[in-house]
Amino acid sequence: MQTKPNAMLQLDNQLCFALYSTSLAMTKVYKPLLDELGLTYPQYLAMLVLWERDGLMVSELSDKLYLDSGTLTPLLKRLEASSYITRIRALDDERRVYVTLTPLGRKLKARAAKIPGCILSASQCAVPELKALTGQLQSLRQRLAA
Amino acid sequence: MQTKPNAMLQLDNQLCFALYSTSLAMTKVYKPLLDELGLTYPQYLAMLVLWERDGLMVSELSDKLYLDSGTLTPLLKRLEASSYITRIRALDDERRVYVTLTPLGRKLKARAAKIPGCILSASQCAVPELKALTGQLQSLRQRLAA
DNA sequence: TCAAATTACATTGCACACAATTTAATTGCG
DNA sequence: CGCAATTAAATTGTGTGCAATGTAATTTGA
Repeated sequence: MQTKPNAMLQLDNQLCFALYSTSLAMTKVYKPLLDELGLTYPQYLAMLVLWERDGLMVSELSDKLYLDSGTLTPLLKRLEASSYITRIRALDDERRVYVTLTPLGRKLKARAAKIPGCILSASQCAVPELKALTGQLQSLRQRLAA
Repeated sequence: MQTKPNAMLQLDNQLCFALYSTSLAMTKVYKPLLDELGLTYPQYLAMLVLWERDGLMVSELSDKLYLDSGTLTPLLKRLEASSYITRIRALDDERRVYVTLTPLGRKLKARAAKIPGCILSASQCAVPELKALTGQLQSLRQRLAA
């Protein structure tokens, strides 16, 4: 039996809105924690990538974060202005810009280490439930991008 | 056994990033469908609310969408410029602005009716799975906001 | 070899998000 | 009653997101 057309246009039935509003709610939980580090939420995501693997090209960051250069270029310039990263154009191929953590940027990782625990606590989720949800979302993202 | 601190800072382990990137991916799927209607994604969410219940105050829209007046005021002005809504200040309490659909705005609902089906198809999800995920996200949103 | 295609970023313009502040109207309380 | 507190929107400033376009460097193919 098919859900009625009108019911499908109801806000609360829409996965899209649940995603959208929950993502914004998540950002708000991060805000005070990230303020202490002088990072915005997308800047924090970029730092997560760089803490895992330093010295990436902008395009590699773009692939990992699913953000384009129009978003990343100014974001990375701000991280550079905060002295967390450097942006260096490659000598052998001057189209490429490599993003590298500064010592200050590397040090920040230790201060960020407590954040996942704070978020876990705020989410009031059991770890397995949280992991399951993460997996479902990753799977959905993949299907939506296809 | 606790997950290692370093693993918790890995991008792919983070629910926050799964939420963030999946929400953006969802927006991209909506984009071509909404372009036909002359709506952006947040504007579409506002229209969903109004199609359910017309004549709401800005603050009521704010409560339903979890967006503040700084976001809604310009968004609603654009919907007004598109002739989908009118914004009328209440006579009995001039602080209030009531948002009402125009005939054109009401007509738009019929054209939007096909969208949920398109999204369902793009998500390649079974309806029960999708409903479950929606419920989990709503529950998480509630806990994060608490 | 060298012009066309491709690649990698950067720029521009528009539309959110939201904190902080402002403005205006209404309510509440001593 | 009168003034402080509250409420409802609007405004301002910063930082994304992304489409479209621009620019410069590199690669490719006839």
